[in-house]
Parts: sequence; C-alpha cells; structure tokens
Amino acid sequence: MPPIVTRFAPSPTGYLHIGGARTALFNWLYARGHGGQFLLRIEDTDRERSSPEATDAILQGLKWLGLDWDGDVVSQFDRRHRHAEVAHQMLARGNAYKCFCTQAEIEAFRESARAEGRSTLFQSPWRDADPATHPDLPYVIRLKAPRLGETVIEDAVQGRVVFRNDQLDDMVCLRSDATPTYMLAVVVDDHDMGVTHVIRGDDHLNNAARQTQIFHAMDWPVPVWAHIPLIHGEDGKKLSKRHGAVGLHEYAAMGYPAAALRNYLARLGWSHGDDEFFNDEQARQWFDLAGIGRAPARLDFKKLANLSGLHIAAMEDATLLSALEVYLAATDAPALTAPDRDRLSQALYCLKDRSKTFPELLEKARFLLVARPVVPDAAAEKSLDTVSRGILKKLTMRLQNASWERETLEGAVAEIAAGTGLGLGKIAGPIRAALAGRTVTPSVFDMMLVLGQAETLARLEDASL
RNA sequence: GGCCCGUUCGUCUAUCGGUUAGGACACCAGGUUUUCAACCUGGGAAGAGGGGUUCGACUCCCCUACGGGCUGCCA
Repeated sequence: MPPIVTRFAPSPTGYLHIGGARTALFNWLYARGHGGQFLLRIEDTDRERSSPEATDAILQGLKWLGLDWDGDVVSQFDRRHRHAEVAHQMLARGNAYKCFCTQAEIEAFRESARAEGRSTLFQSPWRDADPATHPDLPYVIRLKAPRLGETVIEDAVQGRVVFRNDQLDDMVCLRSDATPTYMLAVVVDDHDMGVTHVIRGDDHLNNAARQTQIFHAMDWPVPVWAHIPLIHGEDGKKLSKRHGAVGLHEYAAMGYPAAALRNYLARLGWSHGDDEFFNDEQARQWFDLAGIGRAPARLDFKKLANLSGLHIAAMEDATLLSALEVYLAATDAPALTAPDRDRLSQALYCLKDRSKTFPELLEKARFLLVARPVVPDAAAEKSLDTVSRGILKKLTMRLQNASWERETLEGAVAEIAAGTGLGLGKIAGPIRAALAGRTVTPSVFDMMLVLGQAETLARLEDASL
C-alpha cells in the first residue's frame, strides 16, 4: 500500500468557511491517521477573485484549528506553465484539440438550445477538423472526451456513480489566453503532487467525472475519490451568511476551543459508533472514509457548546491558559497582566468545570480579575440588603483570625448560617455579591481560597458597609 | 430542461435483511446542590410517500415528493 497523500485546496476568495474547515479536517485526519501526508494548495488561477489577504486568512484559520500541513503551500497560479504543457501533451496524444469557436458563438448556441428545450451540451465543429484547415485565430484546447460508453466514479463515500459519456461535453482545458481552467489544473496538480485521496465537498461529484476523463487522457492513475456532503445551516438550507457564523474565525471569536471544534466538526457527517466526545489521538485512530455519511448535516450550536464545555473541562491548565490568551488576542481584548495570569492559573481548577466557552469562563473568573472596590451588578445588588450586610459583617469578624483552609471556612460559614437561622444557600448569595459582584461564580469557598484572606476580608467588609 | 447526489427522534447519528430501531445533544419531570456548570433517575421523540423483491425490510430495486449539486474560456 503506497503512502497516503491528501490535500486541501481552497480558492482564496475570502475567509476559511466552516465547511471548508471540515473538509480540511477530514483530509488531515485521514492523512495523519494513516501515516500519510496532508498537503495544501491554493487554487488561485482566477486572478480576479483571488487575493493574498484571503490566502493569509485561510492559512490563519487552519493554524488556529490546529491543522498542520506538510511541505510548502502550493500556488496553483504558479504552476500555470506546467498546466499548459500538459494541455499540449494531450494535444500531441490526440486526446485534445484546438477549438476556434468564440465565446459569443457558444453563448448563442446555448441560449437557443435552452429556449428550444434541446441539450445545451456544446459539440465543437473543430473536434475532428484537419489541422491544415486551422485559421490563424485565438483558440482554446478542449479535451476530446469519449462520446460513447460511460465514465465511472468509484467513490469511497457515494459508492459507484455512473455518468453516460454523451452527457459530458468536451471541456475547455486551456483558455484562449493560454491559462488553464480549474478542471485541468486540479488534475495536473493532484497528479504532480502525488495525491492519492481526494476528499472534498460533494458539489464536486460531477466534476470528478470530467476530471477522470483527463486522468484517462494522460494515462495517469485516478485517485480515490471521497465526496463528502456539505454542511447546512440550522434551518437545513445551504449555509450562507444569513445563518450567522460561517467563517471559522467567528467560532474562534465566540470562544470555542479549537479542540472542541475539531471534535464537533469530525462528528458532523462522520461517526465511529456511538463515540461523541473524543480527542485528536482517538480521532486519528478512528477516522476512516467508510464512516462518512451521505446526507448533509446541519450545524447545531447546542451540541457544539456541550462538547466545548467537556473539552474545556478536560484541558490541562497550561493548555487552557494559552488558549484563553489566544482567544483574548483574537477578540482584541487586553492581554492578561502577569499577576492576572498567575491568579487565573491558580483558579482554573474551579472554573473549567463550569464553563462552556472562554467568555463564560472569563466571566466566572471576574472575581479575581477586578480590583476593589467590587461593583455589584443589578442581580448581585439585590442580595445585598440590610440583613445580609449584617451577616457579612459577622462573617468578616468571624474570619478575622480563621486559618485559611477549606474546612475552616466551610465551618465558619455554616456556623454563621446556623446562627442566623438561614441555610447556606441564602448566605452564599451575599458572599458572591461581595466577592465577585456577580450571582454566577465558582463556589464561595473556592473564591475565598483563591483571593486569600486579606483580599477576602476587605471585600466582605466593603460590602457590609 | 438534462445529468448526479441525498431523505432514521427537533438536531448529530447507530443499524451494513431478522433489534422492544440504540446512543448523544436539546427538551420535560424528579433528585443532588451555595448560584452557574456538572452529576444521577425517569419521560416524550424517528425510518418522506407509494409500489415491488423476500419467509422477513430502515436496510435491496423502481416510481413520486421534497432538499441539494452540476450543467462556464468560475473554482
């Protein structure tokens, strides 16, 4: 079995799409799980719509998602001479021909064909013309596609797909300005790059037939095809801007860990039995083409959030901390100061189990990121009435000389609670308000321990006045 | 219009001719609990429709409906 080579080949017309990200992930998982290579090629032959900014955005997106590629990024445009060379080879082999029809002529033909309900497949009169009759005019090079028989795609996901050759016309391979078309460029590049498995969106399924004809024309081995269904929005329609987040960077900005997105995206359209929550190691081990479904999947943010929470909880503190810093940078938020970073890292143990996203974690970490005086929000303010202020005052005194350990603190608070005839639940509210200025926080004891005795007492006293 | 692909709980999916059609997320009820999160118990929830093939179809075939893709000298 030859080594596996996959590739991701986006066209640089914008940011990295969530669907593209999944395609890249599948290619990456397949290559990495089989000891193969994962290559990256930018399909920038359309100069009008390509931009270096878009290429950069795509690269950044892949890096954020944690998908590393092998070798240099290939620019399809840079290979245009090679593409033209192959077009001429096909010409020499008699598998292609020069066509002198103008675009206007073809356009007119298609229009009338459509109007009359006839097939719009264009059959060039130059297909079998004697080169001696060739005019001195611009021409394109068309593939001399077989007219009889059928072209068969053996797709690892879709199964056997058969196209009748009389349904496929002689596609243009080299334009009249000598630049290659996408159809030719893909085949030449995939061949030259040694790509063994083409895993891409099923919007390319029909193209696979045309590309197969080019592979045949050059006598090149046809790669294994795997056309995966597209991702749809929550309403089941094709994903578009109106669905909200379609750019990968938007997911980064919403504060989902890349590991969670990898897990979620992998499960969208692919499955390994009942496994839902897994890490990269497992994904690489389990991923295979046979596990890919044929129906389009919808984005489900609830499930993403659930997985996100599980991944945050499972992260090592150091990993989590640096992911948080990446998140902060991505959202243009101020970076953590060294002391904040320290405190945060000490508190992660009581934060990561209760947060589904980074902003949620940061909100719960607020108690240690703000300085006195702690200003309570409206909800927290409500729990600071006269009675509770009195309780806080008592608690402050009670904790004055307490040893700063969990058991002591729990005991002291329980004692105060008992003394007032209230449950712990009732006095936890005011303590939260005093220490964090919020109603949603980690355990009050965890906050006290993280904050330390002096700061805790100061905050309790502030709130009791 | 032509060609191609798809269709199991609300959502992601398991099932590869024989299951009370399983799991997860979400939802509802209850429990635990210092809030949130997490956790525990229970619950409702699915094979698009119609024909075949077969002793037996979610599973194989055909038709219809619905969704999607392609039909460019775009990628």
